[in-house]
Amino acid sequence: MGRTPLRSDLIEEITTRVLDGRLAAGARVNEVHLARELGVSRTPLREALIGLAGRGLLVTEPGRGFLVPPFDPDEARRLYPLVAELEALALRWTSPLELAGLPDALDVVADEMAAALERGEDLSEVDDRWHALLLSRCPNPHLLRLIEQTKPLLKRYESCYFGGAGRAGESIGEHRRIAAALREGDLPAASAVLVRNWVKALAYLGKDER
Amino acid sequence: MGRTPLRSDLIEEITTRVLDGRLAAGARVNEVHLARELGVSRTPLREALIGLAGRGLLVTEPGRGFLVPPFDPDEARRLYPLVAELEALALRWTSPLELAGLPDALDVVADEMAAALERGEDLSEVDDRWHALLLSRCPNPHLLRLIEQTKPLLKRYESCYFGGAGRAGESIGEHRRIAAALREGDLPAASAVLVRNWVKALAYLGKDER
DNA sequence: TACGACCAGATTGCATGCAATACTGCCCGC
DNA sequence: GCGGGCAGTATTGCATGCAATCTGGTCGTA
Repeated sequence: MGRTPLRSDLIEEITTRVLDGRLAAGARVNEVHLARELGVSRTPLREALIGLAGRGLLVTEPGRGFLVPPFDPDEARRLYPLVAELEALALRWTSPLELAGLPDALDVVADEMAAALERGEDLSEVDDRWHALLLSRCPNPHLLRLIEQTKPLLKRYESCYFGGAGRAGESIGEHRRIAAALREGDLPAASAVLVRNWVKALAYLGKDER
Repeated sequence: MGRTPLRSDLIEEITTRVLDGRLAAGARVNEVHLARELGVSRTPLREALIGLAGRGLLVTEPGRGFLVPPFDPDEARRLYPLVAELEALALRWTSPLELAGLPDALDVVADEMAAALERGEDLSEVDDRWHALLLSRCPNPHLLRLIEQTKPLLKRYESCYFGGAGRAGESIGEHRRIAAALREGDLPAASAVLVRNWVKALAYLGKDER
């Protein structure tokens, strides 16, 4: 028996496939084909699909299996503010003492983002690391779980997010301002910039929809 | 084939068993026994368990199956403010126009609560209805999903909540004040009372823990 | 041509089978 | 008396089997 349940790996793999479009929005998931492709049986695959359906990354139609939810501009408009508020809440619930230790590390990651932007690489992964670090000291595991569950939904829409290099640079600047605000102990300012960071991302999203 | 997947019914049934303690906190879930008891095979049962684990109502230990998480005072202290903030957020995102139509209906349910209290009945179900009605106009389905997922976690701790009749009466009063604030269009006041309602519940919870 | 019944293949949902791991109780050495 | 190891059982995790439903395509009829 593998040390980790097979379904965990499958959830990860399927998530990336939904995010990069290999499992296209609106398409139905064929359990037999996907299981064969992934080299597992249908049972752990179905378990993974059910887990993903619980997080909203898939939807289930009784008798018809699983479906990648179609894109919906309305949904994006609701997801970005939601993640924004949840992250802001996590920030509010992190002790100032813990927050004080973060800005330097955050800026290091922000530097990586700038470097990646320079090289024309994908910023999404580094951006994720930055946000994960920002929230890493929040003592409320349930809130963190909700955030982790919600972000993938949003990432489906994010493909075009960092498309505009202008927005990317702007976003990095916002990240630095958040770190600066934390350094001064100005939590409300940090929180405000954080929320705006997400909301602006949404604004850019609207420009070139799939 | 049943019109609804078997796992949906199982999720419901198992949830109630966790909440009423028939599946005790800290106890492991035996799939064979539970499947036999519920009259289903292990497959849909496992699917239900996985769904519940995704919501945090169960936890999975690789190689050892599922476990009802033990009670943890810290967890309760974090869940109540979380639900409070989430509900307040849902309220903030509901259009004032929609909110204006709610207070009368809310007070009707509050009357039912008072009546139930009079008769010494369990208020939990009516309380749930009141909150569900309050949030029913929120246009963000994902936020509502997060709330629905989180509340059962909290309810495990709630068993002693309405134990004190004094607190119950107080809570009903708070509900009426929220409706009144909505009637006057004073959303901040409604939100504040709502949060305090949850936080006070937590305070009472601490008094007589299991 | 439009429309609906019907039939064959595909697909899901659930049941069962099986091997690897985890647990239990016992024995043995210390 | 106590802790470590061992055998047998219990239990999980995954694979496979099977029947009901869904799909979509064809044919017949108006």
